[in-house]
Amino acid sequence: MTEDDNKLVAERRAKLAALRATGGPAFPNDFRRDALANELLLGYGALSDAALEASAVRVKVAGRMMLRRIMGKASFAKLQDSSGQIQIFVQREALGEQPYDDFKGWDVGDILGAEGVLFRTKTGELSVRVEGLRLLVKSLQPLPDKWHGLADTEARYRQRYVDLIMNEDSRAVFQKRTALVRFLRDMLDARGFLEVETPMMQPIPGGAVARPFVTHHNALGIDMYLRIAPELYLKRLVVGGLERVYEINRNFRNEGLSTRHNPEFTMLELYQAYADYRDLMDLVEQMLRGAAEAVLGTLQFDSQGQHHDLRDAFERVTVEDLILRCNPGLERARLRDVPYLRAACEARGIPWKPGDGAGKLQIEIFEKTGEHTLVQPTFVYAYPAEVSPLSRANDLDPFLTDRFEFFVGGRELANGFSELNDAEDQAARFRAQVERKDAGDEEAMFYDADYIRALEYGMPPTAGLGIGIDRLAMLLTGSPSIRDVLLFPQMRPE
RNA sequence: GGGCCGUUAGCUCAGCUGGUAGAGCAGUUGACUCUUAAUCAAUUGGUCGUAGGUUCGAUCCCUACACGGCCCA
Repeated sequence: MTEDDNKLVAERRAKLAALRATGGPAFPNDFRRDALANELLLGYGALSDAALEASAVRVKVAGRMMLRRIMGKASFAKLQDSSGQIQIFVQREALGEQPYDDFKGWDVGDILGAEGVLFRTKTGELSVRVEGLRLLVKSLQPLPDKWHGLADTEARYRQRYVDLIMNEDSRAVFQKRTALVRFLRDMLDARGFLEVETPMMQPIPGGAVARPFVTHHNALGIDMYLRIAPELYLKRLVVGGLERVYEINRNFRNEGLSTRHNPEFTMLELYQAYADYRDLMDLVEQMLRGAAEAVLGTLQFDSQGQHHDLRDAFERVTVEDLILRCNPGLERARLRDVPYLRAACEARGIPWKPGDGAGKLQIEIFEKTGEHTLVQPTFVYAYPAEVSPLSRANDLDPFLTDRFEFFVGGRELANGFSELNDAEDQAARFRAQVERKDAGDEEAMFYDADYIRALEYGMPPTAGLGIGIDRLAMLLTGSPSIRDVLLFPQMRPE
């Protein structure tokens, strides 16, 4: 017994000690169930009492005891398994005096195996009339309040196992998340995409603008980086002739925590040869509709107090048009004029840095004044080249790239573009990033010589897309925080 | 990084102007063979986040820190 045991735990330890003293296995693993709670409710819940009586269905169920009501020589209890809960009816007459007394000493939270016949109680609830009952696992820790459950957010994140036991809503969120990922895989597989796995540990982190985590490889004697994106590896595969590839996996970014950011998060990245960013906008639109249909069974839903109807076509608007829409005082003709944009930033309390060009300043203004207004699904496209070092420049307007970001509920959900496959242009943009890095920008990119070499072999015209799976799961489950859709969100150590 | 709010029994929460802490559930004991947050009776359980300070006296006021939440950057 440890010193931090409270009285409740001590009592349960004493019960376990008594159980061990009887000589049998305290944690038996020879009980085999043959039914799940929800299967029984669905399969027999609608049968009439007479039909149920006549068929005398024998079942073995197992699960955690979530409720217990003892009324002298008979008791009711609720067993919870992965499918749901079913009531059992325990009678001393049917079980025998000693086993019934044993049962009365068990606790809510213990895991039981029960065998008996299905019947319906006087109040109409399908239940198991127990003929045999075993304690399979003695639980030592008391569960939270049976009615209020576990409400404390910190405890829900730190002890997710308790949250999952107590909160059906929480279980549903993670089931939906899994349904979402399964849908995305099915959809892409059906379109001829190949799912691949590329390095998580990279000697040169690339594919995004972010600070990486650094670790060290002892045998090689080099620092390595946890990837901030798989992008450059996936595009190497396109060079290699894998013309449609995707990866759904973790990225790591050494940044702060918030309701929208976790240091490790899940991204879907995909690349499709002989396609451009417009094709991918179409793909995202179909993907979001399909995901809502697969996860929620509808295209109309509420999330975070906002109603979404995905039947409507998603709006498409350029960065500059959106800036003008949200800042009526600005003039289109001067939107690429650095002094003008600096003044516009200052008038809005937006900080800027001396090295920022017109493209970067535009994006600062867009993020502060426009992003939060994008509640309904919206594609914002024509991003400045300055902030898009991996995107293909626009053929008509070299200030811009063929790139979009996708927003719902005021949050960025996806980022896609026609890929830059001109090796010499890419090398020049890497050099520009290195200059920023040398000037002290820790988020600027490294020069990846092997990636340039790969492009020199020739990458087919390609479009690529990244979707934040966590944020998409937040949207579809109505979760206000990324922590609600991560089983084990990052927390400061206790 | 900044601002605001929170931290009291295993859980959910009260606690007035500073006078050494309460409820419900859970637990324990007893009653009860159809309950639905079962009911009834009795009862155990607290370093009031941590460390200082003010005070005759601090859960309460002040300071710092820790952890969490929300908003901002």
